[in-house]
Amino acid sequence: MRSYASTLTGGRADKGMRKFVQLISTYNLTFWKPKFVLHAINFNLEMGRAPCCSKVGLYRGPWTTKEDTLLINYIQAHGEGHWRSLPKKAGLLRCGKSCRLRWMNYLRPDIKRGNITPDEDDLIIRLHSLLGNRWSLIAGRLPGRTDNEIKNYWNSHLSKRLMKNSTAGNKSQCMGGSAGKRSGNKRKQKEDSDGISSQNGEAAAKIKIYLPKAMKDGDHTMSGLKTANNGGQGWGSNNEELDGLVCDLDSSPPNSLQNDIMLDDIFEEYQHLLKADGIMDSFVDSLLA
DNA sequence: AACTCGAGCAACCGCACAACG
DNA sequence: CCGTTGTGCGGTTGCTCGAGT
Repeated sequence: MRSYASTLTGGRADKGMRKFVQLISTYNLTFWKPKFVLHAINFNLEMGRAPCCSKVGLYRGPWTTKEDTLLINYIQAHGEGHWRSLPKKAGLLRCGKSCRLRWMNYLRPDIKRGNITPDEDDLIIRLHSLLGNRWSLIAGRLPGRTDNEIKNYWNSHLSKRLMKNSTAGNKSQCMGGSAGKRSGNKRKQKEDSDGISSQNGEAAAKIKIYLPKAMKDGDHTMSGLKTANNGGQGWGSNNEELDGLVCDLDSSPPNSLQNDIMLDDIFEEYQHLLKADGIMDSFVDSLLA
């Protein structure tokens, strides 16, 4: 379903590739021989439906430091919202959705980058056992964490680990799907078949903590963002105006005792709610209220 | 050194719903 | 009430990189 530009680049093209794809798109250079280009173009034409961000000339893929700066500056000056018109006003060649995603997941000053702590890990597992794949709700209970981050963490770490545990013996019933208020919609409730079980915190006993990867391409923000929380090197030398944000992030080490206590408190609060109501739906409703 | 493979994760997609006129 | 627009969300994709062979 992706546009051919996205298909080509996988959404992570470097600047050169992006430019190249743009040219192909703009000038309809279907005579271009490389097989993957023709395949991609055919793919796009056959799909019929234009993607939401199909405007020719809009960038896709990784954000550059320059784009990040533009976005941050604009939001700091005008605030969030009006994502559709924001790119144009901010001077970005991105679709509004892309801007929103970038801001929500990476540029917001309150984002906490870095490893998921064992306590967060444990809380995610417990909340997921209650809420299912409702990542935004789970993220809302983990200060500084985004739904995307938690979703990725779950898919790449926790689900496998829990699956391993459950196949080892105690495969308890899945509670995830039942909690979803959107259970009637078209979205696949994949957790229903995932065998996700309500494991206790023991699953988190042996946790492999991953350091954020440093991206090779210095032009991309990732390197700066990721190292910001690790080595405290900020946004990179060409991005001094962003240092303030990074300082805020650095000032709250994810492993602090205070943070651990807060996470425990959050979960305790949920348990109380659960006991009070006795019904899972009531609990979920209380979160939604 | 070259190659393969899998993990990790940023970013995109489409759908659902809310807000608005 | 209805159509349009904007926003939020969960699922999915595919690139990058490191480990293994």
